[in-house]
Amino acid sequence: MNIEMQLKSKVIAAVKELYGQEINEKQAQVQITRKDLTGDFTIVVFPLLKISKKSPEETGKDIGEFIKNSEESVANYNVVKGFLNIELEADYWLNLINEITEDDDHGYKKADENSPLMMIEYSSPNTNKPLHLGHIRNNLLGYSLSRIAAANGNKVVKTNIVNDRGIHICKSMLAWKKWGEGITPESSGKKGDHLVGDFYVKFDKEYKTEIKNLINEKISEYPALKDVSDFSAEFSALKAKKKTKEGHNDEENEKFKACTELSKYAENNAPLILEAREMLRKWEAKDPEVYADWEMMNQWVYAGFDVSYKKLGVDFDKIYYESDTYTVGRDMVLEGLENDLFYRKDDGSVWCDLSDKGLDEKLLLRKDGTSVYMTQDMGTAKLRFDDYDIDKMVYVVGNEQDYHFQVLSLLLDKVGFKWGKGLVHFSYGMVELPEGKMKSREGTVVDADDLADAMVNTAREMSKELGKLDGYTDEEAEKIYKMIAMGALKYFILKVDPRKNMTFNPEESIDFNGNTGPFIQYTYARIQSIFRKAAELGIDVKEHTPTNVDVDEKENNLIRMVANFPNIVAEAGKVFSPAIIANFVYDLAKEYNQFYHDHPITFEEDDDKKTMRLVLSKTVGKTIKNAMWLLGIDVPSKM
RNA sequence: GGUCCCGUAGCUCAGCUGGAUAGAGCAUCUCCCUUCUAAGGAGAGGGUCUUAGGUUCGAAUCCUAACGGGAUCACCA
Repeated sequence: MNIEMQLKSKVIAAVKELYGQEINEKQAQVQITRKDLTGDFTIVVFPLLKISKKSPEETGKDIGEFIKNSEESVANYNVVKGFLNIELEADYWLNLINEITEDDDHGYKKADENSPLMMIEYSSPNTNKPLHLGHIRNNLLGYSLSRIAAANGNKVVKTNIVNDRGIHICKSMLAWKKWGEGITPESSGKKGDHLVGDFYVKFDKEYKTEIKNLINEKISEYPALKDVSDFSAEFSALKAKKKTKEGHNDEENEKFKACTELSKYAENNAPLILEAREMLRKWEAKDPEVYADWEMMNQWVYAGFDVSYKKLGVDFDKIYYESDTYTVGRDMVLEGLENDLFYRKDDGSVWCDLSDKGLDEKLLLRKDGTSVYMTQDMGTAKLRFDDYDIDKMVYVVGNEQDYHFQVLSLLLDKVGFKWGKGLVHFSYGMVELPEGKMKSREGTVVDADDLADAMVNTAREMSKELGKLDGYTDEEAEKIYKMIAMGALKYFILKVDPRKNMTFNPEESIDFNGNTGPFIQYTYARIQSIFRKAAELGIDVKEHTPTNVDVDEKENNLIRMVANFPNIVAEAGKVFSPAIIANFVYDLAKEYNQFYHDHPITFEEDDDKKTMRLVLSKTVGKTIKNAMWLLGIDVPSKM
């Protein structure tokens, strides 16, 4: 039982003893005392006034006195404005530091064979385009969450589902076939995922042209649109007007309906999309030629992804491919159809009615029998639960898919999987550019590789300018540049509350000063430097600190923060938030730098004090390292 | 239109299981390297916490409504 819990139970005991009433844990509020006030923990007495029928001051004194007399580690107390501040014995914190210094895994709980197994899915790329900044957020969150989960005593399996089939893949393939002239990553010198992505963009461009032509061809068949000269302008104007308070009048409504219909017709009947659909059918029928092209192009993409993943420092324990799982999903749907869970429409498509849950009908198989996204996810889920004894399944997927996962959970439950309801959709916000959303098809994305490379270049320039790594070999220095660059990028992404959308301005480069990854890495390197200096001076660095030294406010703050780290890890695990770790480790580094600025360490003349500061520095360094590990960020011993 | 998310300093974000004077960084303006790493430290200016009600001893935090922004409701994934 930690000290906080002990104090809480003392408050409950005190109220019972003094005022003869039972209170619950919620009424016994114990919080960490504000930094600028005297004390270690604060008890809020306001909720207790009705029971005590005394003033806040008197109530605080009553309870303070009781706790002081009954709890050994409490030295004193004070009451300020109805807040009871508890002061612990001077050596309490130093004893705690001596415990922490022995534990290299400070803050981590270990898993054993009885620990729950948590599977975390993240990344989930499509093999028709390279990774962009949105994927970076996904990957970094997923990787960090898996470490946080592990540090909270879970067995963790990191998994990736590669969306390697579907109409979007066929689009890239078709464009490559038509316009690629046999180009390959080798012949072009281009990374495979980027090459394939280029053809995805090319497809979209040509497809849009076809849609436009088709609309012009057919527009005369729609009487409501006979006066319309510029279809797309008219359609967007109507869409915009629909959103206004005013809305559409009857004529506009007619027009809007016609526009929607015509636009849908063109999208579904453009020759390119028909060809792509045909290709998908052939692929599902394992047509040898289509299949061979598909395998070849996917290999290009995988080779590209491997490079990107390595750059980001993420990895997986088990990778699933949709080309393996979609048939499983289809079988599940067909089985559900036999059991009357789903139904078939006249055109042959298969649906599930979720209107009793307040949702719509959901398509599960197209009229041509091919699978959709939902079908695949059902199959993937089944395979995973067959493969592993999963206690908790977590999907790291953007919040634009909230609806999808709501449906998936209901569907899995419906087909009889007891874990269906327990799925966790870790829904994170989008990364937006100042001008709005990123769109792969339109090429308005921040490419993952480009961004990572730019970061390394900046780190290299900065380091060279500062001359910090003089004397290192190029190879060693390069390793540190990468570490710093990735530290900056990862911290930048992870410090933001994952649920919220975040803005990234490509014009303003990611900072290396202030509230950043390199600031924290720097603090760690600085601590290591102290120990190099200590060795140089021949100081015998002891394992433990004497517990009878005076500790000033800064030192005390640091100790309390380090001691609080396990609570932070638990909290981050509970709410799935690397941001909590990130903000904690920043505060810790900042506090340490302030301490460092005006406290001599190796030069301290009082030996006991010197030892205390060295031991304290060591535990701070260890805590920084452990916290950064949870974010997937490495820390250098020199920078 | 239905459902969901968001609105805190010029900008990017913390703080939100109600608690003491709302915090950082960036940007702007000062100051500090003949003691351990200046990617650091100290200071100044900058806020009706979108608005209006409500609950409460106490509201940035909880509730309701409005306003503003975003997502989603596809035979795309």
